[in-house]
Amino acid sequence: MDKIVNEINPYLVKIFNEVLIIEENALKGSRFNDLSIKEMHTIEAIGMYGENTTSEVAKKTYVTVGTLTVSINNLVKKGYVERIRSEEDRRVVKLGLTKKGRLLYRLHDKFHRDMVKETLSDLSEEEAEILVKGLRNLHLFLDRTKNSL
Amino acid sequence: MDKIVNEINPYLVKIFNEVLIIEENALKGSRFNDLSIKEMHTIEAIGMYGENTTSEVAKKTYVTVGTLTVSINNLVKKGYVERIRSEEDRRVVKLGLTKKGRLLYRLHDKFHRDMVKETLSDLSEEEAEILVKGLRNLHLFLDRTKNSL
DNA sequence: AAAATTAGTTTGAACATCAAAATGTTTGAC
DNA sequence: GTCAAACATTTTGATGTTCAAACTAATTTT
Repeated sequence: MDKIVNEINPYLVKIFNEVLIIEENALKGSRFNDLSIKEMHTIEAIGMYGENTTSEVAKKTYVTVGTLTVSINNLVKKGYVERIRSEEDRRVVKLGLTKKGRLLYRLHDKFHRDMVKETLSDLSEEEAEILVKGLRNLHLFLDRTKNSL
Repeated sequence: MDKIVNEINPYLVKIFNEVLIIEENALKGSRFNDLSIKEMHTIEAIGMYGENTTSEVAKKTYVTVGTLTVSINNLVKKGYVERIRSEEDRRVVKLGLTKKGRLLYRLHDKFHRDMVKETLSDLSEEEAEILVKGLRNLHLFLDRTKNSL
C-alpha cells in the first residue's frame, strides 16, 4: 500500500502543479493570447447557453462577485462575453459568450477531451472504469474535505 | 470511448479547479494561516534538505527569480525559510526550511498522502496499478504538450 | 585585468483579489 | 400602496502577486 502511495503522490503533485501552467502557455501560443488561464476558466464557467448569473459564475469560480464584476468588465472589453439584464428580475445579470467566446470555449473543451483520450489511450474498457472509480474517490475526498472546513 | 471521456472529463475539471481552493482553505483553518497556497508550494519546492538554489526553486514553481526573491523575503520574515550563501560560489543562495518550515512541509505531505490513500481506499492492488497507468499517461501528455509549446 | 556571463535583488507598472460602501430592484409587512 | 428589509450587482480602496528591466556582486573567459 505505502509503495503505491509513493508512486501516485508525485504524479498527482506534478499534474496539479503543471496543468495550469501548461494551459496558460497553450493559450499564450494561440490566437487567444490576450487571455489568462483564470479568464479562460471564467469563460468555461459562463458556459455555452447564457443561463448563468454573475453570482452563479462567481460561486463556480470561487471568487467574490466584486472580483467577478471586474473580470467580466475585461472580458466584455475583449469581446468574449456579454451581459444581459434579466427581464424577469432586473437586478439579475445573465452572462453569455459572444461568437468569439463560444469558439474559444469549444477549443478549450477539445484540449480537455484530447487530454482525457490520451490518458485512456492504452486502457481497456474495464481498466477505464477502474480509473473513473479512482477519480471519483479523489473527487469525493476533496468534496468531503471542502465541507469539513 | 466517447461515453467514458464524457464521464472522466468533468471529474478532472472539478478536481483541478477545486484542489487549490481546498488546500488554501485547509491552510487558512490551520495554525499556518499566515500562508497562501502559493507560498505552500514554494515551501514544497524548497524541500527538506536545503540543497536547492533560488534559480532552481523559481524554475520548479514556474515564476521568475525576481518574483521568487520577493516571495522568499516574506517567507523568511514569517520564519519558514532561511537563506544560506553558498561557500563554493558566493553568487549562489541555497534555500532551506527552518524547523517551523519543516513541520509544515511534513503536514502538507501528510495531506497529500491521505488524499491518495482515500483515492485508493476501495481499490485492489491490481486496480491501483491501473490507476497509476492512467495517471502516468496523463502526466506524459502534459509533459509532451509542455515541450511542444 | 578587462569583458562577458551568471546569480540574485530591487524597482515600477499592471493586474487580481477582497471587504466594505454604494446603487438599483424586488419582496414583504403593515 | 408605501416603506423597510433583502437582494444582485457594481464601485472603491487597500493589499498582494507578478513580470520585465535595471542593477549589484561574483565568477569565468579571453
